[in-house]
Amino acid sequence: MNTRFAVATHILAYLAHAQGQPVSSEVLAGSAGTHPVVVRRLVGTLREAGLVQSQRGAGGGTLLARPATDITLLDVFRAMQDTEPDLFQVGSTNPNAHCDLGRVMQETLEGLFGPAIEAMRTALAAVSVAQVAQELSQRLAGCPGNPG
Amino acid sequence: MNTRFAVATHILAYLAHAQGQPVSSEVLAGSAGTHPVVVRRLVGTLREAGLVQSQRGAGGGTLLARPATDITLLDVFRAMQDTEPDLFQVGSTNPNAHCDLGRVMQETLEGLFGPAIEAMRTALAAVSVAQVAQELSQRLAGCPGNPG
DNA sequence: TACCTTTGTAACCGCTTCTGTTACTTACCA
DNA sequence: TGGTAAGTAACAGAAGCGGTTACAAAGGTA
Repeated sequence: MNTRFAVATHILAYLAHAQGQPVSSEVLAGSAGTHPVVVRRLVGTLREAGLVQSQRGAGGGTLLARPATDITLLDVFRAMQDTEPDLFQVGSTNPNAHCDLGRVMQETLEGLFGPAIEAMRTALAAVSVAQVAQELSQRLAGCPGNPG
Repeated sequence: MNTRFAVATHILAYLAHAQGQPVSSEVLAGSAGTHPVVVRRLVGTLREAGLVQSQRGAGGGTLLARPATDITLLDVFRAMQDTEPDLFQVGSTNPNAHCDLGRVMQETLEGLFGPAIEAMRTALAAVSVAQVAQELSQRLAGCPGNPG
């Protein structure tokens, strides 16, 4: 999930910089160092999550669906893990779920691992795409040819 | 990594319950619902991390390398992600690393994502294998046939 | 010593996931 | 009508993981 999350954030930060102007998948792919179709796939996921909008046809492209200050890294994180599975899925063979060691272990781990996930979510929710874009601008200050 | 982490914790909790008695990979595999070789592979990783010891030959098996109270879920987590890569590795094409958007994005994400990872680590470090084993025992109380 | 047990590992297969790519359809604008 | 660009299907290749078999190495026991 590393690359997908990184590229998705890359795209959103780029869009935040575009100030509402549609950006084509080709431009985004060139910036992120990948293929336009890969970008369109990721954009499709982000669109389903309500983070971006797309416009077809000439002059079309993708733009943020809401202000960059209202999109957090947690939104991106959630969008990237599509179905959000059970986090700990261990095969169960015992028909008596209450006494199946595998299932009890799963429940126990979920209970103990839950706070860790929650802590990470809280930290991710504290960072907005606007902050990412701003930090990028600062780091890229003085570098010609880059979007900023 | 879900299953590997879950099975590894399963193994450690079982060993904590064994009170220093070596447990064979066959027994562990039966409990975790997997294959003995898979267990031995995971145990190998845990051994490299210094969490368990192994004894060959008749009556051999695996046992904890230190008290269960001194092994945290963070230890298990770290052991399971072998090489601990750069977390955000995005291909860089620009020879000027300082001005390469991909690399700057990577650095920025690492800086912004770092606190989230750190928060999760802190939460994981707060849970010991002994706690997992104890909670398992409580949940399995009254269920015959299980190790407890 | 001979035998059995158990770990340690290599090797292979099958499955899943992801990336990269091509090709085609659909939609929008001039 | 034609060009542009998203949407999407389809395929190949790479990578990771679980399951399995097979075999070598080590350590007890008769």
